[in-house]
This record gives sequence, structure tokens and C-alpha cells, in this order.
Amino acid sequence: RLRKWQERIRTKDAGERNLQFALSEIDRMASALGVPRSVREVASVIYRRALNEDLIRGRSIEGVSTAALYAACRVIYRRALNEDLIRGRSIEGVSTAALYAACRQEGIPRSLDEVADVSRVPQKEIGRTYRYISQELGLELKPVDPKQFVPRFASALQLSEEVQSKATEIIDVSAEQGLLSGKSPTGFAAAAIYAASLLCNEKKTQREVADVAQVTEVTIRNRYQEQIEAMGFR
Amino acid sequence: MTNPADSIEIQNVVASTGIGQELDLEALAEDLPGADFNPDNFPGLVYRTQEPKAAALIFRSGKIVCTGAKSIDDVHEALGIIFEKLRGLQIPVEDDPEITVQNIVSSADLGHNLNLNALAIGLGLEDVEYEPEQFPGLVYRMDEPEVVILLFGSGKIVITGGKRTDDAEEAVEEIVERIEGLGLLG
DNA sequence: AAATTACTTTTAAAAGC
DNA sequence: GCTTTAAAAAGTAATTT
Repeated sequence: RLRKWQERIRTKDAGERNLQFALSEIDRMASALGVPRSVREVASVIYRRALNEDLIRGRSIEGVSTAALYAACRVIYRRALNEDLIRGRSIEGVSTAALYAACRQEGIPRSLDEVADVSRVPQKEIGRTYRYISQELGLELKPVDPKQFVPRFASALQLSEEVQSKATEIIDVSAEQGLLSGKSPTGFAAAAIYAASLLCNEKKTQREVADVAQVTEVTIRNRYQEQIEAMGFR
Repeated sequence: MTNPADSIEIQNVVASTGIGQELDLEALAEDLPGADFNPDNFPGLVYRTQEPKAAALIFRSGKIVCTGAKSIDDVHEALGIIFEKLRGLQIPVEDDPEITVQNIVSSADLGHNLNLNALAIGLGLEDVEYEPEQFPGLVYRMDEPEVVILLFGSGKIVITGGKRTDDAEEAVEEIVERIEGLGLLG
């Protein structure tokens, strides 16, 4: 009976640790991404819900970057595994996916690429975990709107409000004509910003825009051509 | 006015069977020209037939998976070739092993461009996965028939997960009906 | 800058880690 | 969950010419 009691304490300890770790990870990544505190709280709420519904199962720790934190993560993972609490799923993967979901829910999305840059988990697992918790928690998030990337990308490029509203207009018009289906929201936004910068005489090169949006120049070129045509230019 | 169901083409059929006899894959790999066997990577031996074109995974238990065939007839033909090859190697093979179709992958064309954003919301976000940042297709899980449909902006679609030839046809009729009901088909 | 190759998604079975 | 097989869809990306 005493052993059972001790086990319970240990279990509770590990759970607390995991939660603390998950929350500190969310905070660390959110800081690195420049995400406002209000959104960090949403990410925390999503993580807690995932925990409550026992969704942290069946995923393995795969992300490796800093050796020390990875080691700490493994210790926690092993403990949780021994206590039959986590059974597989990675805290980091769920933390990162929760942050990605929170940003989307709050209308200030980060691309999976951007989130992966500050996470210790590979992009592929983040996407997979996101789809999993999104489905299980019934988040029902609408597809990412390319327009939501405009303010952040444009400001990183030091472009004016005028360029931003022009880019937004280009996105609206070309999406209206059915050009958005199946296209990457970041690539679509990047092309519109590039086009708007030309139209407003605040030209940025395709490379500059591509770097900020983390897409290739080829993608910008392809989307740009379609959008210009949709706008009736060319 | 062409019927989308008429555009259905079977692209791949996956089936399983067994010869009811344990196999020494090491020896089989030696005797079967063109066989690929890397037990460190995967427990099955890979053998490809040219006509009809298909790939078979042969396991130690004697169970076989056939994939890549373009029709159910081709699956039977390809497996028939493999059965004969094994018999030629003095390996006893049941008279006509039962062949079970496990999955049929088909493609089709709805004939109109699709607004995937509107479709994701219209079909119901709970049954839909549409993440254009990761994949350009919208993934729709249909209940009846129980298949998964990938829908693309071009109107081209992929139907997979079905076990009967009729599943694809029923699925196309059903998805066309649903999309039309939403007023989202051309 | 165009062409090629390759990877993303879904599905199913097999034996074993 | 992973490993392997094949196939389509269309977008994106990395190489090669």
C-alpha cells in the first residue's frame, strides 16, 4: 500500500514536471517567435486540454538540438513512461503543435517552417501532431488566410502601409478568382507583397521577400505571374 | 456533360494471399532472378513482374502482398506468374490460393475547378483535412462508402481505401452530389 | 531560367522491432 | 509508431543542364 502511495506521488511529480516543461517550452519558443503573451496563454490552454484528454500518447521524442535539453527531455520522458503516464507521445511535439495551433487560432499564424526553426522537433512531426491534436480536440481551424502573413512579412521588409493594403487587395482579388486553391499561404502572401512593392515603387527583390517568407524565388515568380494576370495587369 | 464517374481510372490495386507453405527467403533470393531481399531493412522479399507490371512482397510465412497492378485481373495474373515461378522451384503452392483485395486506388476528374477553402468549410471541418502549406489536396473521409478522397483545385480527385471496384463509382457520385448541394461545383 | 528528380498526402497488407 | 511496395493528384524544393 505504501508503494502504491509513493508511486502516486512520483506519478504526480512527473506529471507536474512534464507540464512545467511543456509550458516553459511553449514560452521559450513563443519568445523566439515574438508571439504576444496573450497568444502564449492560448497555447498553454491547448496543451492542458491535450493533457487532460490523454492525447500525449504514441509519439516519440525525435527532435534533437541542444544536447542538454534533449537529455532533460529524455529523463522526463523515461520517467513518465515508467509511470505509465505518457506512453510515447513527445511533450515537445505536443507543445510545439499547441503553439502552432494557438497562433492560427489567434489569427497571427506562423508557418510550420518558422515554428520548426525554434522547436527541437522536426517539421514533419509538428505537422502530424498538429493534425492529431486538432482533430482530437475538435479545434476546427479554418485554412490559414495568406493575408494574415502580410503585416508581419511587410514590416520585416520595412514596407509601408500602402504596400500592405495593396498586397491585401492582390490576395483578395486573386483568391476570388480561384487562384488560392492548393497553394501555400506563405508563397501566396510573399508573391502579393513582392507585386505590391513593385506597384508602390518600394521594390524589394524576390530574394529578399523569399528569405522573409521562407519560400523559394521560383514559388514567388510562379504565384506573381498568376496574380498579376488576375489583377488585370501585364 | 460528361459524367465524372466515366472518368474513373484504377491506378493501383493492393491484394494479399498466401501459398500455405513456409519459405526460406535466403534461398529464394538466390533462385529468383531479380529478387530484392534485405532482411535488415524489411522482412519481406521484393519481386517484380513485368507483364502485368506489379510488385510482390513475399514473406517467410508464405504470405504475399501484391501491389502496383492496374486491375484486379492483373493482380490475379501477376500472382499466378509468381505461383508458377515458385512451383518451378519445387516449392509446393496450394492449387488456387485465396486472393483478397485490400485496397483500390483510383483517380477521376470532376470536370470543374474547385474552391478548396469553401469546400473545407462546406463539407465540414470535422471530416476534412486541408493544409495547403503541407499538401495541395483536401483530404475528405467519406462514411459510405468508407473511402478517403483527395480533392484538388483542378477538380481532379483520388479515391483510396476502398476494397470493391464499385466503391470508387459510389464515392464519385456521392462527392459530386455533396459538392453540387453546396453549390460549389462550377 | 527551364528541365529533372524527389519529396509532401492518402490507403492496405505483410513480420518484426 | 517504424521499416517496404505502388499509384494518382499538384505544389514546392533542390539539382542539373
